[in-house]
Amino acid sequence: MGSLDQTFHALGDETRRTILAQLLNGEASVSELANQHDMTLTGVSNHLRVLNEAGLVRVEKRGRTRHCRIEPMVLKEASDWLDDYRCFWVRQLDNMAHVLKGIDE
Amino acid sequence: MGSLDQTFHALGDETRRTILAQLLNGEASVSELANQHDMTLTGVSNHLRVLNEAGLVRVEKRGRTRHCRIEPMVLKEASDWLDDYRCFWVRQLDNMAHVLKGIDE
DNA sequence: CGTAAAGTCAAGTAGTTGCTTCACTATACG
DNA sequence: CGTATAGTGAAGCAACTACTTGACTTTACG
Repeated sequence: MGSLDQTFHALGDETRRTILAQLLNGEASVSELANQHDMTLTGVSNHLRVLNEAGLVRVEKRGRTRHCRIEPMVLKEASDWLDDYRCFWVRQLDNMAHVLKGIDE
Repeated sequence: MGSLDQTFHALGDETRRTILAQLLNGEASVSELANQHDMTLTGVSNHLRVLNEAGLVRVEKRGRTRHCRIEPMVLKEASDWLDDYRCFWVRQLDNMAHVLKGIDE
């Protein structure tokens, strides 16, 4: 379902990241999500489609409202990909710590 | 320098992720990077500009060649952002483990 | 000097994105 | 029934993306 291309593309938009942050507090309807964005309901619906197709958000129809919630495994895949680069910044932070220690003495 | 928008946008392209993966093995020139992509040198150069402006790659001119290397702190920022969602997939994995345990017994 | 290599810059192009408006469907409520 | 609410779908538009070609600059080497 969600390729890394789709995942990172979906995350590369402030509105979509804000939507995910809203969903940290639990599920929400499309209208509830849209209320906090200076944008049309259709605009938010488009963003939700991107998030859904990337596998980041699941939408469930209940009556006439859609309830959205985070689907975390694709986020985990992105995090796992970034882990391959962790050694680089750990080393950089170690170097900084070393320099700071030198200053302290 | 690199906003999350720029970071995730830069990561949302397979060619650019491959370039980063190439740089895991140490620094490389633009031509060396381009050799492994079915693309013009100019094309790869464009991708490197995106990575550079996002703060993901640092380019240093030495003689007539440019040497590129990973600049990891922006990757760390992206990883830190994803950490806010970690609890979601940990919970999901716990549930899966619980189900599997139930099957074993 | 002349020529080749490494790479950027500018311009063009086909496709994509983000957003809107308008029309529409489906559910709820009086 | 009629009307309001929740949301999608289609079409349109300005801006951006990924990529190319061709001209150019800078460095290296004989």
